[in-house]
Amino acid sequence: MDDAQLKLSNQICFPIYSASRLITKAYKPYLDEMGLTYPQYLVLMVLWENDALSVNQITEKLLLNTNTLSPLLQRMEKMGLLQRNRSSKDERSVIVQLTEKGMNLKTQAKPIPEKLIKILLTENIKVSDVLQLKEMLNEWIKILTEDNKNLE
Amino acid sequence: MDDAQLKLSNQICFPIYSASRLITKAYKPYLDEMGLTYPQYLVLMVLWENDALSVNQITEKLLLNTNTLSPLLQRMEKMGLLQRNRSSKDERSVIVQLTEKGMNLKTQAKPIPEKLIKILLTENIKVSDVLQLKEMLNEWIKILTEDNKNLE
DNA sequence: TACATTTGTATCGCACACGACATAAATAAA
DNA sequence: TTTATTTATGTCGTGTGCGATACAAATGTA
Repeated sequence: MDDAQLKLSNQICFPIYSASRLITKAYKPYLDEMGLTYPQYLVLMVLWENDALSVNQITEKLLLNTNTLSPLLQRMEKMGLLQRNRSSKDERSVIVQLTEKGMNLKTQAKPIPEKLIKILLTENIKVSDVLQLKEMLNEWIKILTEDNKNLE
Repeated sequence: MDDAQLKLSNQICFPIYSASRLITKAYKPYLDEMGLTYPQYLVLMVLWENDALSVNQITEKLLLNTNTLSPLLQRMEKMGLLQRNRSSKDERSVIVQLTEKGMNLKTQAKPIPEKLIKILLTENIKVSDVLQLKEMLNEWIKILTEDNKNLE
């Protein structure tokens, strides 16, 4: 493997890291209007799609651990966006459900994805490029989450 | 009109966010051996390439703000990896330089990029794909950092 | 049934990120 | 030469991320 290839990981990992932070920042003005952070917005998205989910089910969808999600959900409950209740079937499990307030934010959030896409699509970057990028990232996500499982 | 755009699976930003976290996690076992975090590793990389840089020059290279970098550099100074000194030419400026210890880590860090690239190159993902992805991300980074400047 | 293991969630400590703000040095303007 | 503005860095508060660990409920096993 030559020198150029060796530097490849630096050339790709750093841009992913930076782009991720900058994209989150690009969401901010729109999310600020709703008083949300990006991870909170992600939680709302999975709950808009699913009436009720256990904490564990949310960790699987967002690829976040409970030690990140638990405090996050607690903050969102305090904000009145959702409710957390122990499952009666399995007392270990906590079921998360949106409140009226959490559900209503969906309408307000609707135009956000389009605004972001408008920022990210340019003369040089077409929809097809974005779809290809998404496939690559999903392949990596698959590899890297399976890697983690192997360590356990 | 349906809510297709609000579905997690249709988003491009979420895979970038997840991939970024998972890639940082993939670095962890290698960086742990050196007692480094990923952002600390990034700081070292720019200092291995440049003998002495002001805090401001590092923020420009890593796209991080001083309120992130200052504490990070303080921790690294405490670890004995670098030194921070006020510039005599401009007393506002702080010049950052690696110590012997910081410079020596370069040898130990050398095999890391290869290990990462071996994880990220698969049957479905070739070097050419990665290079194309890099171009896209850099285009986005350019757009999003210029966006920020416009807000100021 | 008694005990060990697994599972689901949460707490703790540390290290980012970043907006808002503070401060001192340098520079520009009046 | 004052005064205003800009520049470089830093502090503070809040919200993630995550490894290590705790703990109770559920499940498996002898």
